Amino acid sequence: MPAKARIIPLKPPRDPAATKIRVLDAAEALFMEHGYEATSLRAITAAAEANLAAVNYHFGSKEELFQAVLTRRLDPMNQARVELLTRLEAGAGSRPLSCERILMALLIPALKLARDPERGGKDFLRLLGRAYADPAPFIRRFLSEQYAVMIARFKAAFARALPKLPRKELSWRLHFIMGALSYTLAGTDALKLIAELNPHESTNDEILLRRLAPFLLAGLEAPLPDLSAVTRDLDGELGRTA
Amino acid sequence: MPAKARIIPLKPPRDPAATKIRVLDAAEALFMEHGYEATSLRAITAAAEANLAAVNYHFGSKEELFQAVLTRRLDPMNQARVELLTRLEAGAGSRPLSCERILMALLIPALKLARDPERGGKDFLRLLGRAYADPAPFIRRFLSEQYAVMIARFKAAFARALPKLPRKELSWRLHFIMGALSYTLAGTDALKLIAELNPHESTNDEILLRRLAPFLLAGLEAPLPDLSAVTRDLDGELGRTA
DNA sequence: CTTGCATTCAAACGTTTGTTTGAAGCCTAC
DNA sequence: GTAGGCTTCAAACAAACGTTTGAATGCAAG
Repeated sequence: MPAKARIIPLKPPRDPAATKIRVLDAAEALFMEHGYEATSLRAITAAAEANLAAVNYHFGSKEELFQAVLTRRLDPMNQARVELLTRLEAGAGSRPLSCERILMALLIPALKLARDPERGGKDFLRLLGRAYADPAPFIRRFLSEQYAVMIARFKAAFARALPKLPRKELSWRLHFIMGALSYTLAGTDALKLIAELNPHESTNDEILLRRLAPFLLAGLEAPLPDLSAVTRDLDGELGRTA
Repeated sequence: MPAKARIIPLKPPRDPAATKIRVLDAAEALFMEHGYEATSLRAITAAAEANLAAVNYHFGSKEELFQAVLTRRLDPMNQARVELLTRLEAGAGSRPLSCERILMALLIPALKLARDPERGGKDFLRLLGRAYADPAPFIRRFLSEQYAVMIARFKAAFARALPKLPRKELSWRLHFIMGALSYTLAGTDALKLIAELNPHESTNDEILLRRLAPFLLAGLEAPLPDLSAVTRDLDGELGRTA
């Protein structure tokens, strides 16, 4: 191949995929505000100052656009979680990592994403929390694929930190943790639904996670449920109720 | 007014609001399966074997139908929660109620609803969990109104049981609890998302709540977050990350 | 200049949406 | 029987939906 005098193009690549990014940004904002079904491609392309056909041209379909919106932030976040966990484990040497630190590896990347001044950030986590509850098959399939390796990785880490906790119990508690986390992050006005919190720090996700972490940590390390005893008590109340 | 010989109608009232109930049932099932936006009135009326116009005739609009679907189960459940709490408090006399019992008053009516063999039941709780994450203004407005008194009532009860816990912290923890609860109940295939749980008991909501209760209880009684200490540790990891 | 490729655009595609309409049906009460 | 109020029905409404099309446009290489 002759060494062609490859002159550096004076013109910068103009706007490679500029409209593609504009569409992604607009879609992210609108999906988060109204949800997937309630957001039309016309609204998205209008907000992005792009042509209606741009979505189908660049992404193929509305579903693929939604997946692209999620992947853009979700993939790096989950990757950061695994990387942080790996780093912490390496730092701990042969000693098992504490639950608290494992939990931090799970929460900190989410916090960093929420803090990201770049467009999206906090709003994206709301979108994510909402996607968690979406019954659309393609969304569920996509999310379970995105989360599979990350969850498995953390489950193994927690299992080492909590050797006495049965695996099944751990699976449930991890499920509860993801639930409280995604629900909390998804909270639109849900916060006001529960209580009037001081408005000044309501947008401060760092404080939120610092409150959430001890809550989850305590739940994770809770004593095993004494099923029979709890059941008897519970049924007693149920009997009086029924 | 002359005492008219009011003969007991031989014919039973035929079908008073029969189609109305059929529409409610069909709407509940379809809303739960596909979500609010993705469910069309045509699909609902077809499943209910009713005319398309029946929805607008009986309920006024699709939004009002959705609220009717939620109210039918939600209202009795929240009422049962408050009544059970009141009964437990009365039984405890002057002594403050334990956190565990207050928590049970919150969970048991949800469990009973999930157990209800009547159409709906478990499926409805999934619909409810999903509605929690829906950004539609009329849904959020409706839910916050439905929950306001119940939440306030339980917050006061928890405040008595946990006098040392600052009110703001309690508000957050109640929020986390409602999050884990609604997310867990909303779990469609979300369970499979986290872990492969044994398929036999996966539909047993009673076991689910017996696992959830200790988790939430521990979180509720968790030590106060040592904000400064946690922060320093957290920022240390963040520093290494960034 | 011309060719070729990637992108943008306006317009239209065929469905599907929630809602409305006015007539038909049914049962009760007079 | 006949009037009158609910309820049901088929049909149509305008609007909005996601997607497709084919021509125009801009830019780089031959």
